[in-house]
Amino acid sequence: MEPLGILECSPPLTREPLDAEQAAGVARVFKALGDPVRLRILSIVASRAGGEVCVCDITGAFELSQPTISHHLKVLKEVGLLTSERRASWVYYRLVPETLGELSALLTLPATQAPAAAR
Amino acid sequence: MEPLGILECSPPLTREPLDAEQAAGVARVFKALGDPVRLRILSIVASRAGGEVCVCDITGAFELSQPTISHHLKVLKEVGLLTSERRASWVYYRLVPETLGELSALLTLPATQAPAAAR
DNA sequence: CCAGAACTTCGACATGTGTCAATATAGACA
DNA sequence: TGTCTATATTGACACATGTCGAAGTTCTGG
Repeated sequence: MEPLGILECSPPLTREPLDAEQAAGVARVFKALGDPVRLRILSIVASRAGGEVCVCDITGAFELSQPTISHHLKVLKEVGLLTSERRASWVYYRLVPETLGELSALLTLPATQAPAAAR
Repeated sequence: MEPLGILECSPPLTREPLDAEQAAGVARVFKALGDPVRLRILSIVASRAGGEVCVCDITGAFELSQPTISHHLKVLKEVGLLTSERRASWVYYRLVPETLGELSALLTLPATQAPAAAR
């Protein structure tokens, strides 16, 4: 339930093997990213200039039912990738940049192992 | 089937929304990372000094059947995170650092959005 | 207080996934 | 050739997951 915690103290994958508990925590987040719809939702929110997106904006971008979008938003929120806030009739979602940054760090390669930068 | 290709040309999530095709390709890789056992296998291979790990070494690190480990290795290989090579009786797995690096770049935050570096 | 709009939750269903035992394949070594 | 070891593949099964329609919540505006 706690969104962070395990991510924060997991070293890069290339540094040392994850123990079972670390792996379970990190896997929850990656599993949330392992769905095309959720990835697109996340990129819509993450790339939004103002940082906030109303649910109705997201629903309009997919040919999926509104409950389905709501379900995916819940998953992204539960793993700490998004937060939500209700204002008036609308609910606005925001990226949690810390979580994304920690994931990125987790996958970072040591300088010696890094290949020519990918384009 | 082709391991890379879609990853290479997907901009960071924070830059612009992914289209359906990009999202599908990227989601395949994250889905592979969305299992605790596979994450641990990947970290074992990625953190190995010599870069190579024999299947028997991996099998020994889990209380799972050998076919199950073989299955997970196949999944990691299919999405381009690992490669394998047979030498004599043994099969050795290696990390594909390009794939990991591209995933990391995909999750990278723009400088303005980056919070205080996580510990 | 009521009607409607914006979301969320619930229940159900088809499909996907992790696991194992059994079997197959490939190489080493008699 | 035949046997043993190391891995991979197959088939089966329980469980998780994505999706939808229906119903519930919460807020706004009469």
